[in-house]
Amino acid sequence: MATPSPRSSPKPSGLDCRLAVLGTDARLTPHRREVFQALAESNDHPTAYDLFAKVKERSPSISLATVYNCLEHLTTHGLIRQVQLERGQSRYCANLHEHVHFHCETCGKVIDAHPAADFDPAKFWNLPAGTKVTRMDIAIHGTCSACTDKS
Amino acid sequence: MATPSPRSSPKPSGLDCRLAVLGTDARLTPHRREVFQALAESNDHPTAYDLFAKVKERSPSISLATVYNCLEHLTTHGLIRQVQLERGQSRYCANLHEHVHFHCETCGKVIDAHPAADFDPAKFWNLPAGTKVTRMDIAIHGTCSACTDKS
DNA sequence: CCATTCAATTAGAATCATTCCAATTCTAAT
DNA sequence: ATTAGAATTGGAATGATTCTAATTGAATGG
Repeated sequence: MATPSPRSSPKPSGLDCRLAVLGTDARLTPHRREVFQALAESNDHPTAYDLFAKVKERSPSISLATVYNCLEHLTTHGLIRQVQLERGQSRYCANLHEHVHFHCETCGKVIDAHPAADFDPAKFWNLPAGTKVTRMDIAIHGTCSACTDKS
Repeated sequence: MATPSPRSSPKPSGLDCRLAVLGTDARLTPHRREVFQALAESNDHPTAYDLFAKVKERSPSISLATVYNCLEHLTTHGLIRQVQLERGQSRYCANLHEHVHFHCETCGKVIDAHPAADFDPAKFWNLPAGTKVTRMDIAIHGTCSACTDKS
């Protein structure tokens, strides 16, 4: 459905801008809003548990299961990205601009790196004809400059 | 150590070519050899459990823990790659040529795609100065041509 | 304004993949 | 043969995520 849901979220606010722009039918309930906000405020790439801890400060009653539900909802509605940098915990990212993740294997830090203006990834890989690309996950592993300096 | 280990594997065979070429000090014990061979023979991207099932046919006594140990050993010695396409199970890949993984979200199939000859990924992303890159994981998600045709 | 309905939320159990651990086995050199 | 060290084992433990069933809450129709 492209029409707005009959049951809209309680209080439209600044965060709904993204909703409106994207034209999704995602409903931003208070919890979803808080999870989204917590993610948007972090420039590291938090795990579900990190976000749980952060949201809990404001809403002590929230459960980890709800955080997972919210993240799932936000991800499938394209409001956030889920990133899988290594085995184990997934990480989340509110930066929807096309970017890649640099992961420092020494300190664990994750840095967003943006592609040069003329970057057109599709033309560099010889995908079979008829293949449709919906998204790309590009993870670059190495050592960040701070860790390189230390060693 | 660059010198060969004092304790070499029992029977040098064709598989050791890779070892020799790569100049690693990995020891290919029978189990490690079998796990490697099972992986090298598959063109899908098997999980640890897939490989466990396959190796079990020849060596019924092998345990899943050993398969994990072998995969860990082979990965850290650069003989195979571990790929993380989505949440959950890791997949493994014996193709060491520079390539990206195309993952069909409909049928789950994973296809290796090789970059065009002039592809130089490093220059497309503006990584901070001093950053050292050791490896890149590039996963492209979408729909393969077979699944596109069906719909 | 109250009842109904449906989704959101919850806690805790269950599952799944992976890792850890302690005991055993194997290999190669002494 | 004996020893030392690594490989292997099974099973327990862990950690992340998902499932389930019950509860809550909001908006709509009566």
